[in-house]
Amino acid sequence: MSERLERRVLQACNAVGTLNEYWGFKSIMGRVWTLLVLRRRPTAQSEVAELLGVSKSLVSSTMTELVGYGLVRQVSEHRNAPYEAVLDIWPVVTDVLRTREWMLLETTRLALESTREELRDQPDSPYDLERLEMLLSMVCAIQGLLRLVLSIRMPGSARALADWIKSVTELIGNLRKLP
Amino acid sequence: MSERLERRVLQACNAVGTLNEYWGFKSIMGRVWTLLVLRRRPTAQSEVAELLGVSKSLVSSTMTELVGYGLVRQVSEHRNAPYEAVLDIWPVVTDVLRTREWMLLETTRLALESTREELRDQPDSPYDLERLEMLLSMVCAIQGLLRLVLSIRMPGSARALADWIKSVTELIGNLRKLP
DNA sequence: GGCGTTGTTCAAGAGTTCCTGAACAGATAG
DNA sequence: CTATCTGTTCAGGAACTCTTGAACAACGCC
Repeated sequence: MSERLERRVLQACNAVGTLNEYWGFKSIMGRVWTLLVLRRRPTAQSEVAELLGVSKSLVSSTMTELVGYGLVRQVSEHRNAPYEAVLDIWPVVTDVLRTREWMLLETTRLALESTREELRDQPDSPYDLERLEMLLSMVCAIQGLLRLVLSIRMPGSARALADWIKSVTELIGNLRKLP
Repeated sequence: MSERLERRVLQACNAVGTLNEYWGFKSIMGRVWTLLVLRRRPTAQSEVAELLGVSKSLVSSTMTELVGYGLVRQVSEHRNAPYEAVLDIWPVVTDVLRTREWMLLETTRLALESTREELRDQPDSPYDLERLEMLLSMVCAIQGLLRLVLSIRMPGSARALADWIKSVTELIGNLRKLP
């Protein structure tokens, strides 16, 4: 059993963990998920804890969370059944965007619109209606982009994904000629 | 001076603050920037502190940070000169993405590639080469998308932005016919 | 110059989040 | 049935971020 390989795998798990920590998830979730992806066979919590060098209690709660998100599943309903990673994560990503992100944008939009109504009646206040409308149109633009992204049917398989990205790239290459 | 308007403005600032807190910035930065955007005229730190109901020390350090990002500027070089918001934030956004996000992705990619080299020599380890290559292609795909976004020349004015988004939307509408 | 206002710096408090260890519960094997 | 292994729960510790208040420095006005 190669010591070096284990170290490299750990590094990879940590890198992915750091990456999705930056996207608002806990680092440990990314580490566990990545480990399960890389493992050839379903793996028990105790082994995950040992491989990652964290406590089994942390693994337990993280597994619950991951299963809740649909990023990981147990191979059977037995209490001690091992876990495997779900590889098609696009549904999860869109779901998170749809709930969290959309709600935040909607709240912001509504707050700005309330302010606009109030501001319309007071033309000589220290606040600028035009600037507010600019902010509002930015929020709406972002909402539009988000709606766009959510409407995309991303290919489930990784192989198809690469091709998909490529065609999108070509297509959007035309955008530079637009403005 | 309308009490209600002030409350609405505060709500709007808080909403934007919450939004960009979710994107990895401090909430207070969004609140200050939004307030400066909405204000018709450049505003002194003391007034910002009073309007937002936070300490002047917090406003001071936040201003330093915002100026550092290029999201806000002082109208003159005088020590006590008031501040105004920079409205064209696209350069800042791309800059942040280019540094922070790109570096994280690159680190992850390199870690995965090291692991792949190691794994190639050990076909009977508990780790799966194919799965790893799938992860790697996902990271590369995301890097591709990021490169794409960074190459976009976003219109500076908000008015143009809305039109721009609209044309992008139409263009990408074709994507659904692709797969 | 003296005084009030404005901005800066820094130590410390408040509040969060992440993680652990211990106690408990459920399953399996001998 | 007992012993052992695995997973769950929860109180608490460690580390971190956000924010404040106090002390200090710079500027303007009288």
